[in-house]
Amino acid sequence: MLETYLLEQLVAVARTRTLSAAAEELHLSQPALSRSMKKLEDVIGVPLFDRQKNRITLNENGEEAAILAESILKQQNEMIEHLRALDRSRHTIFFGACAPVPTYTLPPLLHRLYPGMAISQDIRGEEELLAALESGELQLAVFHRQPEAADVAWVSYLSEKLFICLPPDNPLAKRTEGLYLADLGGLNVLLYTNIGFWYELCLEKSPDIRFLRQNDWEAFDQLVDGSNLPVFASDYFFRFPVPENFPERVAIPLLDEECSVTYYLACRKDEKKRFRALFEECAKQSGKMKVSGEPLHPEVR
Amino acid sequence: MLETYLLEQLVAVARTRTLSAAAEELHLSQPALSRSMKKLEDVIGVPLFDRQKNRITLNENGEEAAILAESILKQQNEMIEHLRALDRSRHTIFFGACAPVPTYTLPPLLHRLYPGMAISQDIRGEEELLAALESGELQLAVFHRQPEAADVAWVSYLSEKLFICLPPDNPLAKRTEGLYLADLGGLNVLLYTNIGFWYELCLEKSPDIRFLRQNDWEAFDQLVDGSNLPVFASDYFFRFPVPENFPERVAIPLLDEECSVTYYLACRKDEKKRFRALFEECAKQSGKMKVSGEPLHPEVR
DNA sequence: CCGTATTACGCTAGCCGTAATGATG
DNA sequence: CATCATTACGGCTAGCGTAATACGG
Repeated sequence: MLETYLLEQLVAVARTRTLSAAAEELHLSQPALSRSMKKLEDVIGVPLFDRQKNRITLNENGEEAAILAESILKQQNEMIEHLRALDRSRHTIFFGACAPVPTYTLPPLLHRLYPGMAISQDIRGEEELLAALESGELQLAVFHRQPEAADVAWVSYLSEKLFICLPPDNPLAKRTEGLYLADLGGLNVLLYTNIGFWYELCLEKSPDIRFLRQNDWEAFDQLVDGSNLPVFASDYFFRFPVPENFPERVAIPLLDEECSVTYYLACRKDEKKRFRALFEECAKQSGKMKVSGEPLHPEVR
Repeated sequence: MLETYLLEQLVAVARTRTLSAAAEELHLSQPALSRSMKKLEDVIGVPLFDRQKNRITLNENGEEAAILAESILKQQNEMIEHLRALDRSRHTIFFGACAPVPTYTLPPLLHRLYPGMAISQDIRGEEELLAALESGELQLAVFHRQPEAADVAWVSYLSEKLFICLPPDNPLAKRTEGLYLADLGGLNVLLYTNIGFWYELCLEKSPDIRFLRQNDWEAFDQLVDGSNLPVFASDYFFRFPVPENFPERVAIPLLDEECSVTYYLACRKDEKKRFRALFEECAKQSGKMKVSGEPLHPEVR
């Protein structure tokens, strides 16, 4: 049988052009390599070398063999890589979302329902999400519109409302009944992280908003504390209030209908069974939310 | 290292779905196979099987691995086949000719000039010859026209004249000065072997000639002896007379100009060096032929 | 002489088989 | 209890290293 170690040794010889150099590279003795090459010729059944007394050279067969051997070794390595990647993916749930909030809420749920699974997540545009879901790159995706694709199953998941937190001395802060995105033109707004589809939405409704994005929590907090810049916020933060969130600011709801969204959690239909428990849990939570009525009005100090 | 025997064992397990069946197929004990599969998982670094106490099944990784393993084994076998073919071709001169006579004359010459080389030959159409020569499938080809291709070198080789041998009582046998192919319409003509381009030529000039082809020498001789059927012949047979060739018949030369041909021996220009000796020998023989003047007029008893 | 390939010889790692054990239907 | 997988143990093959040999620039 044509064993792999023979191929590996052959390509080393082909690269170094001498047995001794190849032997050193392979951490092998010269005699061992000499024998291996004889054995390889024996297994393949054709001479691969021209042998002078003191020198060994690949002949035409050998040159060709070395090329083919390299390709086989490459294929073997790819096999190993591929299988390792496959196995990793079998122990990882890959999900993507169109906005940050689902990336906060989904992982705890997934950890509870699928203990031991790793979770990999990111934020992407909706078209990209759908393509990745259908290709299998993602197992789960969260949209803010019902995904329309024949091979995709979904359940409504969360709802979220966007707020703008303004310093009390800002004239707009008086409008506690609510504002429209269009009213925010010209504002510099602080943002933590990538906010997904919200960004396009804001830009569409109020093209001259300027975002100051900050990915580091600590730096972001310092900016919030040390400035009176407006900050976008979500009812998500008010439902689970974190003390000292957005101090010295007034939270004003945004009244555009696009600023109240429902999220939809989706998977490929062929994985419906796998995520049955998750979907049921989401339906339950979604139901509870509906029962509890309108999102809480935020408390702000 | 991912050794070949492990891959071979994996595909056997994948095919038979149980270790014991695979072990039997591989002429191996079950424990050995059990260990091998463990080792394989160890080498690749991912589990390939679901193990119940009494049953082992390929998991998703394993199914994929088996497919990849099969492909690698296939590539290895192709490597061996390819190298054996390459080596054979290095010890064989492949030539093709458009007619039988060069296949009689060339092998002795090749054996003399390239001792130890095997010779493989066949008769083909000219276009096919040229394609095979250019692709490297053939190293040498004999045409009856000068081959016109930029990457082909050639030398004029032999000349041959076609004769028709008729029974003396055939009315055409009186025309000892010669006949045209067109005169032979309606004749049944005996043939030994595939005559290459001559066949198309005869058909073109005299569409209703009927060929009785016989590939066995002995049977052919019996037919010649036991019938008075006309037989095609070539001055080649008269130059090196074989006693009792075409007994009881009269050889009449064919006067169509296409019935006197010169052959051209060709190789790819990149192999010119390898066949230099051969080409020189051919040029010498060709020159001698020219010096000796017209082909001998055949003697027929 | 030093570098390189091959031959000779003994060692050992690793692969295999037999036997025994455990689990399942 | 027949079948299948795993574990335990001992044997042996085959690949390895060391040492010695041979050849060449």
